[in-house]
Amino acid sequence: MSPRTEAQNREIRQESMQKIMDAASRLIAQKGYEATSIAEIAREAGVSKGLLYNYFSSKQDLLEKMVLSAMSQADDVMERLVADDPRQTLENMIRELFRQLHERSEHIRLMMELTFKIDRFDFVRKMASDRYQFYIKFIEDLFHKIGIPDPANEARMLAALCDGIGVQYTVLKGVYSIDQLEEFLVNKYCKKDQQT
Amino acid sequence: MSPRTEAQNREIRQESMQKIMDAASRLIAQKGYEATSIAEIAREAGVSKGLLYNYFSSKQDLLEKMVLSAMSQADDVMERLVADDPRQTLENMIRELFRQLHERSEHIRLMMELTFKIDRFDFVRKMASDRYQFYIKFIEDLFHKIGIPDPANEARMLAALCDGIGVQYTVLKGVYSIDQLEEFLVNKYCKKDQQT
Amino acid sequence: MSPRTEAQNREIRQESMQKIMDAASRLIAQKGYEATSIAEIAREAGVSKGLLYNYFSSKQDLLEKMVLSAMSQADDVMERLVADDPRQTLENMIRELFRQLHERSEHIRLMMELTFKIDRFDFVRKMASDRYQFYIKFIEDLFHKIGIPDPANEARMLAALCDGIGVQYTVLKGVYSIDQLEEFLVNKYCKKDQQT
Amino acid sequence: MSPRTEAQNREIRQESMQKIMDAASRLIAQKGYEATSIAEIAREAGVSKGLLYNYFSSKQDLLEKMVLSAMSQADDVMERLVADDPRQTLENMIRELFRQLHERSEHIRLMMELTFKIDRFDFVRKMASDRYQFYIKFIEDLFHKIGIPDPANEARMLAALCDGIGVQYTVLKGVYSIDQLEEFLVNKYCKKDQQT
DNA sequence: AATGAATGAGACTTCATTCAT
DNA sequence: GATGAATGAAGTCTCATTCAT
Repeated sequence: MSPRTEAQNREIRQESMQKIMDAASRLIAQKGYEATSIAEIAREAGVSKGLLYNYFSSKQDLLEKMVLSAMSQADDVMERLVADDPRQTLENMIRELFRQLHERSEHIRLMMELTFKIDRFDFVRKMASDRYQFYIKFIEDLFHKIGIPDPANEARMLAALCDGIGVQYTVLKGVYSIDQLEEFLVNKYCKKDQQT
Repeated sequence: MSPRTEAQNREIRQESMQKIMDAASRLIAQKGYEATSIAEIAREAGVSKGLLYNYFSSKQDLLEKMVLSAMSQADDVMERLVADDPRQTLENMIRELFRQLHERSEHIRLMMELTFKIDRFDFVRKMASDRYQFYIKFIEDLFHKIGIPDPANEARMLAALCDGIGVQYTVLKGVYSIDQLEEFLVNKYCKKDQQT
Repeated sequence: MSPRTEAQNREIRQESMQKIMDAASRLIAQKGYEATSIAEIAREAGVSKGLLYNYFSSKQDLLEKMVLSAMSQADDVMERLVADDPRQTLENMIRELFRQLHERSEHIRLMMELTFKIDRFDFVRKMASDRYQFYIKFIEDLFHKIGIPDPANEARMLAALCDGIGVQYTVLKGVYSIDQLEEFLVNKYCKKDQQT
Repeated sequence: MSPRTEAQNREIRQESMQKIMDAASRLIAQKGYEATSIAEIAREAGVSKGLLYNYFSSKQDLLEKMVLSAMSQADDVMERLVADDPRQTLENMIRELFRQLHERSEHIRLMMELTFKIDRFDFVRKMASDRYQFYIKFIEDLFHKIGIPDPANEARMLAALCDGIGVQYTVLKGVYSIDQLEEFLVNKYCKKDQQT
């Protein structure tokens, strides 16, 4: 066999890492971080435990890299939501939240799981804190542009509201009709003639 | 010497159980359920592991009894908040939420931790689901009496908002000024001349 | 209250000890020595753990006293079986074995359980060994009187046979018809015109 | 370096499992199932506790696999004992029993130990019951061919006898001369001019 | 005589991690 | 790059035993 080229190796690495992170996402979202074992993740990913440790130096390192990756993906999504009209941006954001609740509820579940590891893993603390502040600031700007009074508090409220909907959807799944809420929010926050 | 009376024993047991549950609350709120070991709880409570198992048949049973106890306490608090004027009731509830965030943030932390054990422990699922629905209905009634339009969705929003504030306070603790938010909410929801 | 007399105390002690030993017999026969806890025995006997330790210095001590008591009872039974005619004595012994299998199979079960503790408890080893030899010798004498050739080996065979029937009855309980075997043995060993 | 081949791994696993089962056999035969700890078995086998759990999912599973293996070995031995002449088959069986008592008394001890776990472990109940009935039937056939009257009861007697000799050998080890008994039994059951 | 709260050693089991191949 | 056998620390839980009352 001829040795693999550098590029081939890189690609193989990328693929394996992604497989592992996807498997970990699924399992951790379902069962929680502690209840998910490395052995299980490796099995679900279809690789050996040894290989997993080639890519991730520890279980925590895997978690860190997963969070980074998830954040980066979230940023990509965010960028696409920004429109010229701040009201439209807001609507896009709200509709995206509900889309994710519908289509990737497990992903939301994972983020919640992680949020509450905040006191155990410093990297989560820093990252989550930064992002929360960033998003709140971002919404505040939108509100400011729209001309809503007290945009700072309104922004914190909307951010909290989104989180809370995530929590309640997770808890009440099945009894919690999201669709009405989506229209309600869009009407409330994004229509010209409405005032919060 | 004669053995202890039944009443004496009951008191001793009560005390020990409470010591254990308090210790468990502190630790689980701080580090999470899985990361808190029985040995640690016993040490923090100042009792032996064996005694813990005299009162709680398993780690999960301890959690269950803690939840039951917390729920019962929460019910007691709730009852005291109800006033003749629905606006006043709402204000009491909101102020109580913030008081707890201030004074018993660890307790909030614990409830959050538990909420996300929902897929692991059936007893949490049932209990949490029932309570969520009860509180949402309760708020809906208040809104209805006050005459707010679309009280159903407004209630779900307020409930989510409260949860979300809990989450964000937990995450942003220290950077998150609660006091402004409290007045903001009271003004928004409980003053006669305000409309959501 | 007037203090109890010495005699009353002795009687109370006797009674309590017997209750405990009976409870222990039932449970150990059912579940085995290791699987039966002191707490269970005390509960079944209707006394406290503390009292149990007043009478028996340890779990092993309880077992020892139970064995002693069982042996003593067995001796009493044996005495009543001896008849003038050695053939009749043999028949009595065989019929007694089957009566016990029928009516006190749990007792047989307990003895089996104990027999196999022989390598862990020295007192069992010594006692069991002595008794086995005594009974074998006793049967040998009977065979000798009856005039059966090679009574030594025949006695060892009959003794083994009785043990084996106990084992098989325990194992095959429900599929193992004892009654035919009883007549078969009586015919074989105790009738004048029969020869082993 | 390339990973081990599947065949290499299989062999490594086989070896480790065998080491563990052998160690467990020795210890359980000596001290009993409950009194033998997993830690001890691992130490005796020269492996870690963890490895033991790679191969056996629990202490009971280890016992089950040991029983299965022992049964399978016993079957192999049985097959070799069958001869054309039923008397010869009987003699082979009896001589094999005594050979095992001499050379593998620990193995007999283990089987006894297991037999009395019958009420604790369902798999033992089924397996033991089936085998007992099979062997009794097998002996009955031999007796029938030889022309012994009442072969059914005689078979049950011989089977019980074998068990009983096992028990007594275990109990009286050292004081129990087996050799005479062997010749005695062979003479009694397998010689043409003898009648039971 | 009698109770049962309390202890702590030790049992079984899980799992992140290492390393020879 | 890839495997999985092997380890051992740590976790949950049980239970014989002690002792203040």
